[in-house]
Amino acid sequence: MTETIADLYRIKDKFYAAADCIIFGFEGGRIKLLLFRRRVEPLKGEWSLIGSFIRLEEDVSEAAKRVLKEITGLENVFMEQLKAYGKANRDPGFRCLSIAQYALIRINDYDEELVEKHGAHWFDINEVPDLVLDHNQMVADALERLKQKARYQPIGFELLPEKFTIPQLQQLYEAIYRRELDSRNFRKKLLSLNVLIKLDEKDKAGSKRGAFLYKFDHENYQKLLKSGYNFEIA
Amino acid sequence: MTETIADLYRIKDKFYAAADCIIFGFEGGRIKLLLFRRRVEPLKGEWSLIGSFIRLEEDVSEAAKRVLKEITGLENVFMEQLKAYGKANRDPGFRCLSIAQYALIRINDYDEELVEKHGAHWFDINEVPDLVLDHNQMVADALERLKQKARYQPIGFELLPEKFTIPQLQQLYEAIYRRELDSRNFRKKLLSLNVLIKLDEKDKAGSKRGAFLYKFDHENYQKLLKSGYNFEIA
DNA sequence: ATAATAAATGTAAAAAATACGCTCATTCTA
DNA sequence: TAGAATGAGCGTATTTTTTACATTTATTAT
Repeated sequence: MTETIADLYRIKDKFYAAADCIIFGFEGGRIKLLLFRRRVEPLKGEWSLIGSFIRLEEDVSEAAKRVLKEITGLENVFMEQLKAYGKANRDPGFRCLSIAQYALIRINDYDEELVEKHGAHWFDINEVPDLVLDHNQMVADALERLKQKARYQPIGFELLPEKFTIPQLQQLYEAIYRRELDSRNFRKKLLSLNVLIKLDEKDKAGSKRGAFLYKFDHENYQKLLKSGYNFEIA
Repeated sequence: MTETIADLYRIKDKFYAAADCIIFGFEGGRIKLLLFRRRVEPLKGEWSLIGSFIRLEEDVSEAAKRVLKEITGLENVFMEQLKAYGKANRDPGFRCLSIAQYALIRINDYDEELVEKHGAHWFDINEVPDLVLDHNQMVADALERLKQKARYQPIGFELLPEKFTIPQLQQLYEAIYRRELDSRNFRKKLLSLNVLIKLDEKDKAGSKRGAFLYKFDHENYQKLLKSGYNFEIA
């Protein structure tokens, strides 16, 4: 083993705890990931997930919300714990447990200024650079979780604007599952679930004809859930 | 807020980290949970999951393995992280993060003496007593994970002996899903997956006629996985 | 010999998933 | 302003999967 600069920072006489956030967005048919440049040594300046040490008096989930708000200005977004990363040597500086949480955000809602101020940047999920520590693993695990979860719970909608078209929704699922879906079958399946409300507006960005906008029907979804519903989009 | 005895033990100037294990077994058609009486104040003597503080120099997963071995004598069992529990006030004694991991063990393999020595006891999953801290929540979450996971991955087999009968396997899935399955359809489905090896032996414990024993075909399962297989037992 | 017990098997009907081609509404341009 | 171009939207036939359901078989105990 060779001694590295990082070893100078080892403070391993106690546990530290960090909250790292995997922030997903969706734009232009692509899943995006929000990254920023690490502000502290070691590895200062490298691309990293957004994170923070957890304060002694705050819940882990609160820490994640705090970080998210600091960087993006967003509150009340979908966020769920992924898992804890606890290799003894995962951080060269500290004995630091990281609890990773992933967030799904409507990419146009975030505060662009705040993001820029923090040196953050949206990356296409297929072009994620090398990240510090085990953050690439976290991203991979979060993507896998998203893939699993989207199939049985309507979390995909968290990534779309309030109003969206069926082709947009299909693009999203294609991006999550990484495979093409048949548009006729997709539409049929989605509409049969009875959780979409058709609006009188059209979105003309995608085509000359324009596509009708829909909203997710939270209310009916809850009702259906209670009556033992099996939501599944495969 | 009233002052409790537990407050005397508050040492909240730093993070502690614990590994708690949700240990599942299966016997007599029922899912079982291994619990033991807590050895430290506060709440000494109460029923609790098996756990330990994590040592500064060990991986989180190692800590869980260590605990499991200490109590049951078992190594090399299926174990997977559930999630971290990180409410600031979850433990009245410390600011303690717990990383919960669940294990699936073949109930007859464990070292009975060791278990008794540690004051441990197997409970039917439907008769779990009140546990310390947030351990009941951990159990509920682990059960839910088991239910989800068993559907797409052959982890159920970890709970059965090496050799098992199809009726046993069905009982297990009925216990996990908490619903009855049609025996003809279950058998048909399982055999169609091509991951069971039929043996020449019978198990006569369950009936006069006896049921053929099977083994899980790990090798073929891996092959099938690689060729893009969709394992599903619903 | 016979009664009792759980194991093992097959088939028909219903439901869900898949494959696939044409028309429509609108905009752009010739 | 006619017509070409573009993605939206719809329907049906086929295949696959799931569900529902009843009888026979091997063995043990009486």
